[in-house]
Amino acid sequence: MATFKEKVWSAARCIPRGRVASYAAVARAIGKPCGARAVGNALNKNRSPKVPCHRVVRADGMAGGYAWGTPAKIARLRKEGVVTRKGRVDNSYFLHHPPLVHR
DNA sequence: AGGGTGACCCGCT
DNA sequence: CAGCGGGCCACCC
Repeated sequence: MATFKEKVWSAARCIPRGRVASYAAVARAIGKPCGARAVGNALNKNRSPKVPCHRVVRADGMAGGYAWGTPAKIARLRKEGVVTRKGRVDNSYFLHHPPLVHR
């Protein structure tokens, strides 16, 4: 049985290049609808480049935090083609229903 | 073992 | 439309 943070990382790995998902969406995807905050906590612990933590942003479109600095997060997103307007990620880039990890 | 903390969210002013 | 406040959850002292 995978731990909570492992599930979070797995879910994050499912987010394709050039798209993003909110912390809340990831929380829903792993069956913890109210665990958005915990999701951020878990991502913060991760330090593996295999996990695209930068693709997980806040529900309001703001970048949110990043272990290597929010500006770096935004820069990476931009490199992937994710356009931000007024400091917020366009709604059209969001994966509202992130792919579930298992099965 | 328990409380504090943080990469959040949403409803209400 | 922006700001605030209370709620929620796993993790680490």
